[in-house]
Amino acid sequence: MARDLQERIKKLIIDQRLPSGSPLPTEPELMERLGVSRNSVREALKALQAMGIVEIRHGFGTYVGPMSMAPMIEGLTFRTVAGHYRGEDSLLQLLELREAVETGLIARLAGSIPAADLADLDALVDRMDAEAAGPDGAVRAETDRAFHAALYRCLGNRLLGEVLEAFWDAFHRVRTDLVDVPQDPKVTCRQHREILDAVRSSDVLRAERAIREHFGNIRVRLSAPASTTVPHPSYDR
Amino acid sequence: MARDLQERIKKLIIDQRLPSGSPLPTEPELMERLGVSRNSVREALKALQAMGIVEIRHGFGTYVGPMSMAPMIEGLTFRTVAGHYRGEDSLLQLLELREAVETGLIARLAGSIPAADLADLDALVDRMDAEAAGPDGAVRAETDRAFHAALYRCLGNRLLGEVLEAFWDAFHRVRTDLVDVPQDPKVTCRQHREILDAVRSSDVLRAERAIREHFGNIRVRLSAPASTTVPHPSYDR
DNA sequence: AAGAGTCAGCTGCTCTAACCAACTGAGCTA
DNA sequence: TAGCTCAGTTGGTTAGAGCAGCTGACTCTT
Repeated sequence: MARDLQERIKKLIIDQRLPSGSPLPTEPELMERLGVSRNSVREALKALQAMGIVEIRHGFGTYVGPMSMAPMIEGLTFRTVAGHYRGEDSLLQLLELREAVETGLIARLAGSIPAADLADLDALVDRMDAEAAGPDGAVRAETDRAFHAALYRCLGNRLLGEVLEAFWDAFHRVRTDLVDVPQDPKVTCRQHREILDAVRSSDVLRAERAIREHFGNIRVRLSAPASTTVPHPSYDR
Repeated sequence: MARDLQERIKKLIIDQRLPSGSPLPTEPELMERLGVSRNSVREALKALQAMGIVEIRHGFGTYVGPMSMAPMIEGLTFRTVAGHYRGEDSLLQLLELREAVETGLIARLAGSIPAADLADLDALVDRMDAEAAGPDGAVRAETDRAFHAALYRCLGNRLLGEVLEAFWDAFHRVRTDLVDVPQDPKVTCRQHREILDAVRSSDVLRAERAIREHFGNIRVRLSAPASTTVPHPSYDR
């Protein structure tokens, strides 16, 4: 029945064509309209919130959610962390997934990427260089994220961008928490530059090779020090 | 605080290294251990259930979930349906996502796929032929799904398989419910056969082309009859 | 008259207490 | 021994009360 309740609320959103951000009926209203107690309404809304379908703001109201992939990040992160602790190569599997998607996309990109995006990517690689040469001696994670996001922006596929972002996010969170991956910032910079140059010169094969090399690099750094797993960092996220 | 509760339960699972299927404390136990009311415990569990982290069985107990991508299917399906109704090309975006992943994977497959899997794939394409020539004159969806699943099985990446399955599932559900896509079963069979043969002969480029052609075919059938959108099939799933 | 502070009213959040429904397993009956 | 019954456990649902965050109108001060 609780399952059914969620479906009825979803149906409400679909049938009324409510866009993201639209206000949903209040809890008392839903109680009456659906003929269930307040508690059941709340449990259904909580589940929908966990799926990103609904957004609840205390003292304000309930709204149609942004339909983002954020809940997927949560689930994926947890799954990867749990698998990692059980000795599975879940982090590597996540990396392979990212590699598959980006490899499959880069071909469509080479040659058709707008000049404006190329300029943004140039600026990002420059920033990477600066950060690598800076006081920390490492490329900031956010810069790497921005590069990969900017790369596929021109495809005009919102879902694609969000899924890639979700994968990146889950991967990064787990890597940061659990594994001490040695980084060579210069190599990182060089590889991103190579990807960018390949895409700029419309060289599909070179672009694919560059992407594979980039991920292959991460993969090696990931598998090699299998013993650097943090034993018990008291997972809290 | 509700957010915090979920995290504490997740932490419980992680810290105790509980594998999928392990029993979790009962609701009264969680009440006591976490110092909150039963209601709050239940709402947190509901949310975790929606994320696939926890599995609740009435009259039996609560267990660590299978960590499958099932909740992602729900979310993705809803998101795609909602987007479709709002006039977005969400179904096309989903298809592009599938195409990107499979295109990126096929290269790693060509040449390294075991003979046993090739045999399975042969049998599946044969079944497609039989179904196309059968009374329905159409390839069963389940057969198509099985083909794509069997294709990537040998990569030994559980996450990959599940994500692909999730994408396939969401796509198929939305397509079935919302859009009347004309099918030519013979073309479908031929394209799957081509993919299989290309992979068998270790011809990477041919395999990539075959995959792209397969998806390109679906894409065309999807974009062309933009007017066949079912106006209001009273979404219920 | 204009601004800031206050309060009433919405909203969602949490708790308590009770009963319903599904499942298990021990004990009883045939 | 085989099957049934019933008590105990677990999650599912309802009800009612009070708490907490936000909004907007009202009032008091300047």
